[in-house]
Amino acid sequence: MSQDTPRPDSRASRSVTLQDIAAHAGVSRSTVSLVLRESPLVAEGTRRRVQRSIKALGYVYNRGAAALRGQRTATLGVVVYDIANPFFGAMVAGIDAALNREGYVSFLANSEDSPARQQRFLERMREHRVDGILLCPAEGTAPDLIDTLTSWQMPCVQVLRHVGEPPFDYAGTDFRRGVGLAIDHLVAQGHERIAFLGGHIGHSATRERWQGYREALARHGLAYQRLLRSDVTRRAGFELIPALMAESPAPTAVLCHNDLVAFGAMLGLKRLGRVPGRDCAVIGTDDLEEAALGDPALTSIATHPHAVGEEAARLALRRIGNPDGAREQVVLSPRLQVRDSCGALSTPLESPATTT
Amino acid sequence: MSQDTPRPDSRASRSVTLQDIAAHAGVSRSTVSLVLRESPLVAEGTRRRVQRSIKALGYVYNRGAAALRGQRTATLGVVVYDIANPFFGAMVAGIDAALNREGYVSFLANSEDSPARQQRFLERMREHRVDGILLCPAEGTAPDLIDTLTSWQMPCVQVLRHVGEPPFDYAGTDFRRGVGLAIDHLVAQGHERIAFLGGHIGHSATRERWQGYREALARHGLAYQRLLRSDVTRRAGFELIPALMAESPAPTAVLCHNDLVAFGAMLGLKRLGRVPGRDCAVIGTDDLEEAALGDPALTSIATHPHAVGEEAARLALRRIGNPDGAREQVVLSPRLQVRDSCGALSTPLESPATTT
DNA sequence: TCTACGATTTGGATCAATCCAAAAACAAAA
DNA sequence: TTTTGTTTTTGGATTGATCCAAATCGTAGA
Repeated sequence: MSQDTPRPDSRASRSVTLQDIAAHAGVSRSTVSLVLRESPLVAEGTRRRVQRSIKALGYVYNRGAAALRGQRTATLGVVVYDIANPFFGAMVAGIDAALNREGYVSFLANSEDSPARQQRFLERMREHRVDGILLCPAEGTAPDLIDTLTSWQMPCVQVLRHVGEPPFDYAGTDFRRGVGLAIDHLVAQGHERIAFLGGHIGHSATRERWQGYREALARHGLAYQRLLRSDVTRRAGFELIPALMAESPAPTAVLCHNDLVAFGAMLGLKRLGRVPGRDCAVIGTDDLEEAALGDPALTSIATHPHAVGEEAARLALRRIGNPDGAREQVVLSPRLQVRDSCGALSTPLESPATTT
Repeated sequence: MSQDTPRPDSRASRSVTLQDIAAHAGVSRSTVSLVLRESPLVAEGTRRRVQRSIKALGYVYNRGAAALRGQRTATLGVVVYDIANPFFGAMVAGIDAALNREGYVSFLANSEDSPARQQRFLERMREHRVDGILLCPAEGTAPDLIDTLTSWQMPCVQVLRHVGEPPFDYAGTDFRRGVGLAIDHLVAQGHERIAFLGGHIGHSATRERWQGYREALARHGLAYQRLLRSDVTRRAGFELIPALMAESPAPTAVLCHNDLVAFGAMLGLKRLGRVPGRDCAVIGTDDLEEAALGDPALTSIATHPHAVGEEAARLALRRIGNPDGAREQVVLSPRLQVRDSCGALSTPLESPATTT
């Protein structure tokens, strides 16, 4: 038994382990482990010797095994509801950038706004023992989902939308304020009839926008109020316009749930023979890269997806490091990016948005 | 020692393990394991009993531990070079859809077209013991990267671009054919001077487009050839146009590396006071959702990102199941989506693209 | 009743790391 | 030289599942 080291060299390509490194460097398994984790305990000479052995044997760290004994997997779950939306592309890039600095990797899943799919993904990520989750809750998510995650002892940061009762961790944009900025601007231009297009009451991000809309109207003492709920797609924006413009009185400006709706609305106006920005002002939300294009260039409430992603990821890392710390809400301030579609600028064509 | 079961109940919330289920159901660890893996070996009655215990104790499968002993992690690495590009959003959604069916989860990383970042990500994914990798190689990737991955015994499917020598696994679009289709169409419209805008020679996807361009010109016996290399951004398209249109003779049509370049080119034409689709035809590549918008709507070579993603993921799963099987190339056929920017249609405005 | 055989079930070894209490090595003070 | 006190290093236990050869259970056939 102990007569000979049980070398299973018959097996093809057994992977190099800590044990092998230890033997090669003439130290113990534990010491090698300490070197790998950059512990200050090991003496400088030993460290160098071990590192040479690691290189020499072509060792590959096994994070799975480490995670089994330790408590970190250096892994984060990200669940969004529409990865094909350019907004989320930018946001995921931001998440990726923040995680990367800390050596974390992210699992990405796309719920397609289905709570059932979302639930499956969350369970799967739990099985993978992710250290935490970034969740953009699907529309119709049960409010107690956050309690469930808490009972799982799973750190969770909600992003852009939130469900359940505070306190919870959240990163997003101040939609209410953003809508306020846009309306202030329109009012300053002389608009008095401003409609709001798009959104379902199913989640917080819509409620916040609507609240901002009503508050701003009240603040300016405007009587006209027109709020049309709908999907938040180009098509929805396109299809809402004809009926809306046929009303009497018709609005002179439309504020849209996001840029996609705004693009659709501009298309709808053109179809009616009206010029967006002259005959009717249009403002979107998100300030996607393509907002600067189009004819006219779209004025939009910039919600900074990349920054939101970064903040969310950073918050998640903080929470993982300190699970019982006070919950945080990171709410970024939006900025109104004025272009031509609200009739404020005279420049007929501007250069494309500056690239990142 | 063996006098009493070593219950470490002093520790707060030790997680439920196979052992606990086994005790609760009155069977062995092994049997529970078989139930979890849906083995046909276990008797129906036993299976039900065990499943009840699993529910009762709130057991969570530990995939990390399973991966350590077994050989699958049910995990795939995905490395793209620009997740903020809407094309990749759609592609990632396709990957996600295909993986999800098989219970796989994906790690996503964004190389930002940097080979160094890409290398770090690949190493990290290797440490996480992903079962395979989907790689959209960064520009400037060393051709021997694929050999390295092979020496790691890491199944790898290249997507959209490829480096190294065949045979390799690859999923993408037939860019050469796509460009051919577009030129056929333009020639049928009477165009004789067709320029190609954008791309760097750094990767296969550009070479294939250029090859398609030259071949198609030759096929139609056209003498005019103008190929401008550049970044593949809106800005690049925008900035190339003035000089190009000032040439004598100027092209009557421009074919663009992707839709972003095409959007920029259209903007550039407008800046010069020309109407895209009337004064100069513009065709893009990818057929992003926003191609249907804009003024005029953009004619584009549809490269079906969602389908490419799905095919790539499926191929990866096949390769994981059969590492030594013959390498495969899945090359989808593009389709020319004719709209207004090439001057072929009379419809001034069309409905937005049908939603998915 | 005994044997054989297929259908189930099982315990011990294993995967590759970390944790932790204790040992060893070394230096400085008594 | 012994004692004390730091640094470093170590081996055994542990993590939670799978693998595999062997044991057990039923039951049909001799």
